[in-house]
Amino acid sequence: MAKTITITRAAEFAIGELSRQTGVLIETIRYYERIGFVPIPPRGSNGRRTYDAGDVKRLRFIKRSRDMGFSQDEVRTLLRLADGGATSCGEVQTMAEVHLRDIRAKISDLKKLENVLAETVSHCTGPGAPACPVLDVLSEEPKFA
Amino acid sequence: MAKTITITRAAEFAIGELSRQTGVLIETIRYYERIGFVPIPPRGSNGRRTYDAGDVKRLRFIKRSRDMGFSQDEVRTLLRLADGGATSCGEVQTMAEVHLRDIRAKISDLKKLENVLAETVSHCTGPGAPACPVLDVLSEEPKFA
DNA sequence: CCTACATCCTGTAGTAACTACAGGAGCAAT
DNA sequence: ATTGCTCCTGTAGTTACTACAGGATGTAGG
Repeated sequence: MAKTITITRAAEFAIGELSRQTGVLIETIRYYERIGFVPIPPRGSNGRRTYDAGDVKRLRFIKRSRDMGFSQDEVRTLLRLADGGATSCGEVQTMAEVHLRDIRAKISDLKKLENVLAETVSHCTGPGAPACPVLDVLSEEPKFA
Repeated sequence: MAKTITITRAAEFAIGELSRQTGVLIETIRYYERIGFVPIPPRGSNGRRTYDAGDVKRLRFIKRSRDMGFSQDEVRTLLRLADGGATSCGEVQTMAEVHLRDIRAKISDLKKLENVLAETVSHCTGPGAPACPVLDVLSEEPKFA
């Protein structure tokens, strides 16, 4: 007759450890679970979530994608494509290229902003000056798109 | 004896016109009113909001500030400083300089991102390739902060 | 064995800065 | 009188988390 034994697989750990290993906050991990970003993990006898090395991998992938500036929706797509194997490399390439264009557009916008603001501030003559170039610019017609 | 007459001052108009003259959406104008960004306007006999040239000025100032990337809180401060006259030019200058630093930091971050992503995509060999450099990078250890 | 203290749980609300309805009323022109 | 535009209020949705509150459990020291 078989005894009921508790098998504790070596590589299982709690959410705090997953957080430490991935750099993703505990609250964020639970949030990712709610929105279906990461699978619902099994619970230990104490009711706590248990994770393993696979979860670390997946969460790291997500974190890196987010750090790269991909949106949640894009990450969802990336995960699907990654799960589906390398057959969809073209799709990934397209996504990355679109994202790259977006990043370059944002850089260009910010540079325009930087120019306007730097130009404006350069006219500042210090505290107590009679006029304020910054406020003047804000009160004028727009000089940039 | 004085008759009750309806004085229609030349320069009063409805929210739609204010929206057109400033490029700020109607819903956003009403939102700005709720959060105290713009003053609560008087209502016409039909219960509709009425605005004048002063409102156009103020809203344009707000819009330009937002376009410049200032946060709502910063805009609130700018409005206060603008209302207070030029005596606070130093304060405005400081704000603008801090903001400029933030913008430059953001540009720098995005450029790093651009480099990593461009480098990665450059290894893509087209659709149907056996491996996917983008997914590989996402699955690896992080290469950038 | 008892007591701290750390870690975990659920559930809800807050953040920035809007945007998007739903559902209804008024006004202008045909 | 009937379109159709503009306006009204009020609420909920968006993105991507972050921050509690209030409670249960696990761990280590004495």
